[in-house]
Amino acid sequence: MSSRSQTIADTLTRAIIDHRLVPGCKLGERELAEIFDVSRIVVRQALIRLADDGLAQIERNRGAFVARPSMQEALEIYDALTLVEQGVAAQLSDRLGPAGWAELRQHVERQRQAVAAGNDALADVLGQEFHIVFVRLSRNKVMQEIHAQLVRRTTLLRSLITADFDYCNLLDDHSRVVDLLEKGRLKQAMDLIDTHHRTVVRGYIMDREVFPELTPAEALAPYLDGKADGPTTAIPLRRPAKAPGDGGASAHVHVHLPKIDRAPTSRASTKKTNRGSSS
Amino acid sequence: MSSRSQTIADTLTRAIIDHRLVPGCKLGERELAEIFDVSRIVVRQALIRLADDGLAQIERNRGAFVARPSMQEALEIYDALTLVEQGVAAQLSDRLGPAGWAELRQHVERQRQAVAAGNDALADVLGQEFHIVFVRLSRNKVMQEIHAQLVRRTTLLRSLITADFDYCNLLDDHSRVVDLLEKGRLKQAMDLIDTHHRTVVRGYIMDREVFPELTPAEALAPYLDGKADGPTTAIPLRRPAKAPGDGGASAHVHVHLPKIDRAPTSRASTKKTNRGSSS
DNA sequence: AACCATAAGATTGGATATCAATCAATAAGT
DNA sequence: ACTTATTGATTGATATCCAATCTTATGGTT
Repeated sequence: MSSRSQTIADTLTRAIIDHRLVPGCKLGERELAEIFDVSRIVVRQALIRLADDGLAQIERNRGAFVARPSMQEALEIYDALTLVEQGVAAQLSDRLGPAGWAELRQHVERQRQAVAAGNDALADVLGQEFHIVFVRLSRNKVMQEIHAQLVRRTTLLRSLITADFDYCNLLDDHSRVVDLLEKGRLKQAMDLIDTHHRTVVRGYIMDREVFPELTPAEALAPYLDGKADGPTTAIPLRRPAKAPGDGGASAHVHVHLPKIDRAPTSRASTKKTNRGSSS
Repeated sequence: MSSRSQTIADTLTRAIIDHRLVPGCKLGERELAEIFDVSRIVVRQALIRLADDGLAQIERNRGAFVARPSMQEALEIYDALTLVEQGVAAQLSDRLGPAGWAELRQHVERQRQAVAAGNDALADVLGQEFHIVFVRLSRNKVMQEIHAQLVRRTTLLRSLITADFDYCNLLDDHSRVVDLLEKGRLKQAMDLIDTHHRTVVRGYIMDREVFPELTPAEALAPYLDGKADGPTTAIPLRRPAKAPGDGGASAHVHVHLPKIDRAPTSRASTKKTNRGSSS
């Protein structure tokens, strides 16, 4: 069993990529220490791990917050992700055996079935997983870890932005990438990977504000009771339908925001489907 | 000023990539706490950062050690490094302006002068730096950090292996890569990057044992006195000339070694020049 | 002498209490 | 209304203490 701070870091990571902890959310040491029933020191170590992973931001004497990547950083993350996946694609087109291609096709098929069944949540998860499986086939653990970190950061981004693209066009990209690669059309596959990510990031509209709907205690509760398995209640992507002044349980939640001259209703409208991540 | 644990992590990182702390070296909490004159907790936080970076390995209830990557991991690190630099090369061949090419050429020229002057140490440093500069021109901070971490890990590898290649063939690689890229011959440039790293890693012969020549206290002393600037006394790559039983100041240094059935003189002989890293 | 089991010592992982420095927010004064 | 001072809260860090675990030394057994 690994150290407790690692466990806590994993739980926080999970909560962040599940969009239960949103960017800007304060991660107070004392608060988390109470939630996890550990000392502040263990929490601090966990927060250091999160910060190293790019998911949290620690400001001296101010504390830790869920990271709020800038649009620039978002572009860089997707750029790096594209670079890595293109490189892996080039490797796989040379080295991957039939079993590997079969695994990829099987995965695509599972996602297709989920889409057909209207199970958007499962399709989302499978869509995420495809990229992980893809890189795992490179059999390079170092690369896998780098890639997984990038994927986590893109997932974080998704709770910071307003999805604004027609995601239907992206559904078949995975399948097409596999097809192209297996046929040896590496260049086209790499272009498709690039387009895939560009389409996603172009549709992003960074919101200046994110309204937390859960306190850390509420957000983390599902992960705490005994079994470490995640909750089935992932928070779907959505924007608050009403103005900030909505009362309710989250009225006392504090979000760390830089001083912005904020227009009263500056948020962009969500034009199209907001569900469904980039896959 | 950033936190003290970050400062200590930076210092330890520096000591490791300077080969003053060698793989397997025990990083005792109490010992480091005394050296840096901080509490054990700060040291622990620094060690967590190092472990996240792949430079240290923390074993539960056993403590932290400078990482001893396996040959497999070494191959993976170089594989990932190749992938990243090839990707960056592809980006630069499209996007880099004249100023960028000039910067690269200027850097190559500086290294050439250092070689001509017989300043192997400086040439080594510049050779390392070339890769950093190369990736910095991508203007992607996320990618830079990923790449810098990989470079640190290759530097760590170099204190674990016996260089066994004719490094003269590698001296012009940087220049040739710049030439090829500027001329738009991307494919050849990428192949050269691949060959460059393959040549390096193929020459590696993992030693089963590394004999520390410095205690942590001795290794870290130069970094401590006031100025944070590194020492000018980088430890050059070399193998002990004699059998393990050489007495001296380091007789009491403990190195973490897995239980190996070790042949008395199982080390490979260093055939050619041992100085000069992979650049 | 070799071998196994136990006991002692040392080290890590963690908890708690405490203190100084800094930030945020309030209260007071002009 | 605006600026300043005080107060409170939080973080960064230390010291001390304790339990769990690993390593080593010890001692008995064959």
